[in-house]
Amino acid sequence: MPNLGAQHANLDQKVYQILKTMIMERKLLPGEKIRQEKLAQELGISRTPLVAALKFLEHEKLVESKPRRGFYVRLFKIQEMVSIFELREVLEGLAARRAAGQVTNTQIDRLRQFFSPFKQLPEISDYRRYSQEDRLFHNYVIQIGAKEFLRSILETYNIISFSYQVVSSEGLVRSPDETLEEHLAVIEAICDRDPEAAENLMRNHFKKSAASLTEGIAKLRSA
Amino acid sequence: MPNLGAQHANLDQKVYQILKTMIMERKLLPGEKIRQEKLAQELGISRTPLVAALKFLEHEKLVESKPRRGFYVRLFKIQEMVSIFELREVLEGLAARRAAGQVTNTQIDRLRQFFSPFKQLPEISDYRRYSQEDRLFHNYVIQIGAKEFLRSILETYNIISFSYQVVSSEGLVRSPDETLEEHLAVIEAICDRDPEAAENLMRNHFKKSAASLTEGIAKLRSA
DNA sequence: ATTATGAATTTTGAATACAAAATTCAGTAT
DNA sequence: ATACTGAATTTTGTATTCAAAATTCATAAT
Repeated sequence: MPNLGAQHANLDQKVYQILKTMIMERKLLPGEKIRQEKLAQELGISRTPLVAALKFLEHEKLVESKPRRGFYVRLFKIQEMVSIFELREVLEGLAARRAAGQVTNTQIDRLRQFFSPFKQLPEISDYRRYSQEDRLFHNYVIQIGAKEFLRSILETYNIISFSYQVVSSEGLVRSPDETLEEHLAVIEAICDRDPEAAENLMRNHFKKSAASLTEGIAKLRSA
Repeated sequence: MPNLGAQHANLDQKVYQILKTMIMERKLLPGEKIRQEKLAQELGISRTPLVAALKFLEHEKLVESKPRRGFYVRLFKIQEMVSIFELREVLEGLAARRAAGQVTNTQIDRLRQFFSPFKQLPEISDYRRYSQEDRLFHNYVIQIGAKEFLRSILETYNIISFSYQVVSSEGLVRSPDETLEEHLAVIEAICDRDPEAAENLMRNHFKKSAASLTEGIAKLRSA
């Protein structure tokens, strides 16, 4: 139970962050109804900023509002996760394109460091560590190439995408040995300042993951 | 001054619609501070649903909140309009791809009707009518191909895009004679159920418009 | 005349209050 | 036992209230 003092400028934002974390960490379960009075008391606030935060989350699709019924934690079907991969495909493709077009030398140095602990290894076994590097890498490309609108959209949908990983067994759609190459290729294209290549490689990377997810569904169905 | 009775289930949504219209119709001017008490009174409501609606609009970037300072109508720089075109390029490209993959025969019939009043003409002079058809066409592709996430993003950004047209002289970035062909090509690709072509053609369509906008800026600068 | 000071006013952020709607639950009829 | 009815309870949507922060405005100092 996080304690919220009065020391913050904007309670809304703080509450929003807390709720987001609670949802991603499965403290609030998908499908579950959010009891406003109860939750507000637990957080030591009134319903006003809580509802404001819930409205934010509604926009980010993490929560659903049924009029006169209340807010419910959103549940994502696998099919919806596939759509989100499709979205990320084109959006991060765009981010990669722009990144390649405006990357600085300092950023190139940083980019080249990504995945270096894994490059030497004959086989990658620490999935958790790789998955974390994966997330950091994607975020860094966004930081370089996406601003304003693109960035705010990606923030929203990547959160959903990542929060889903909590459910999936190892947190990855495909094995590191398969994706490492793709990641390195994207890095090279950006460092070469080749926007076309960067976009295409990033899109391919996602296309393969989406395909893999879809396959996974098919297998699940037949099993 | 629209009159809001108590007859609505959700005031938030109604107020949100009204505000959106007011912003797009320039009843609230970009940069202007929104006087909450005053506006709430004009609408005959309290600040609570007004603030809720403003938070919605903040998410859609039509309004900006400065903490402890209030809400301001957002002002878009031309550079930001270009970014929005870039966004629409990849997003509507995706919509077109998906549209081509799942279009029904009925929808094909409807699609082929778009722009037919303009096809015969040697030259298109009624810019307003063409601009309206343009908007309807893009919305229809979205209706066919985009659902859930993609649709909600496009709704947001197309609104900004269209609301900008109110400012620009004739409401179009390029002349109809230039874009008609492109529109028809996209229609054909979708009706042929060719996702790749549909996406590429749609993206090209936007790429050219973005380029044209950028050129416009350059000209403005040198003038 | 310009800048600085601080009191009066306005506005925001958040809690509280309250009527209307939804939900729960007990008691009754089938 | 099950389905129905309506009263009691809870929850939602909205208005109102209030303290703290920001803004305005008048006055005084340079």
